[in-house]
Amino acid sequence: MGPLGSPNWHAMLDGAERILRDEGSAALTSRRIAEVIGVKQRLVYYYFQTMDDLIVETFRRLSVREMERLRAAAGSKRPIREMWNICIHTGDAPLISEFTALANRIPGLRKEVVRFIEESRAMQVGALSAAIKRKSKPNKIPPVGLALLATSVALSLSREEELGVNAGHKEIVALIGEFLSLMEA
Amino acid sequence: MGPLGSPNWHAMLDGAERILRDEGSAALTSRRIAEVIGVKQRLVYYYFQTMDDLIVETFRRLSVREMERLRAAAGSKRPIREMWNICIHTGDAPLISEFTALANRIPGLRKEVVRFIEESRAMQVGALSAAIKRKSKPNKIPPVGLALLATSVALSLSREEELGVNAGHKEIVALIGEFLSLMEA
DNA sequence: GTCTATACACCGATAGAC
DNA sequence: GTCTATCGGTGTATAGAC
Repeated sequence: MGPLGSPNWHAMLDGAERILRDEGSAALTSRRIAEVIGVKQRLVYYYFQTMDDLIVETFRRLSVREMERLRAAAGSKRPIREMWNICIHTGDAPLISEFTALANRIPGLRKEVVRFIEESRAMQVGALSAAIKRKSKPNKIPPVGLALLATSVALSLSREEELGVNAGHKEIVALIGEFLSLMEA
Repeated sequence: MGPLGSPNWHAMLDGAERILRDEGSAALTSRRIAEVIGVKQRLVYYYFQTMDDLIVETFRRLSVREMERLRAAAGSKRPIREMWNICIHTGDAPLISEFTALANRIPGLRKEVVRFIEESRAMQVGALSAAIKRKSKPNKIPPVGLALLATSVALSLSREEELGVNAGHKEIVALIGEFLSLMEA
């Protein structure tokens, strides 16, 4: 087994990510990855025991990076606005769609996805709670509800924008903008 | 080419739907469909020119049914509540995830998905506008924004429930419940 | 309409040389 | 660590008999 974190290891995950985003899970094969990064197919199985392992590792690396971005946002001057920007600009919608579909079929991936949702939501709740506490008027919707709401909306906005649908988008973006200004005031 | 709407035609779409929901798009092959409905593989290509055609047709049939349910809800006694119930109980989350991912790879499917989103949103906007007009106090969020919000949240609730995540769910369900009561009062 | 049979490509995974 | 070579299986799609 090849070493975790080595250049080839990263190159393979880079390739997997790119293929998944640009061509979909049906094209994510060991042969295609090898072709994309310029090695032979056999080498993929030197670094990963199965294709499922490789997929899980691809998501894990991505989710670690995403959590780091969220953590940085939490420590910034305007935590909620920064977090919203991350949510709305997070990776491509097609890539997320692929992982979402695959999570229902690959148990290891499912576990990682669940963990990411729970951890990122907890971090958002922390930031929202702190922001609300600073305000005089208490909020009607509890922080955990706001976090779920924001995540849901951000996901739909990205996915629909990718498809070319935009009914209601500017209305919701304006609403979020108002809320953010209110929280920062 | 076999006749559209014939028993075999429907059986094949039934099989495709079931395979997509239970086993994922990777398992959705002409051989598997034939096996599931008890015919020979060759027959699938008598009814559908390509597998992509079959997938598009599967979604189309599903979306037509969904639009009929929405139309029925629109003409019911409590249109918005009925529509919300449809949104929240609409098909399985895994099935929707599969179509969402496939829509980025199959142009014909993408077109159908876009059409469905736009038509269903328009119908929800109609119901919401009518309900708001009956109220004395005007709403802060415009109908099209509410429709997008509801669809986004319903999708996330279904998907996360399927995964076993429920942080913030009861808070949001309570919020929607309040809104519905307010609109019906 | 439904079938048998098959062409041809690609898949995951492994054996074993260097 | 990286390679060549290969096994057994499965995929889409088509030819053509009945």
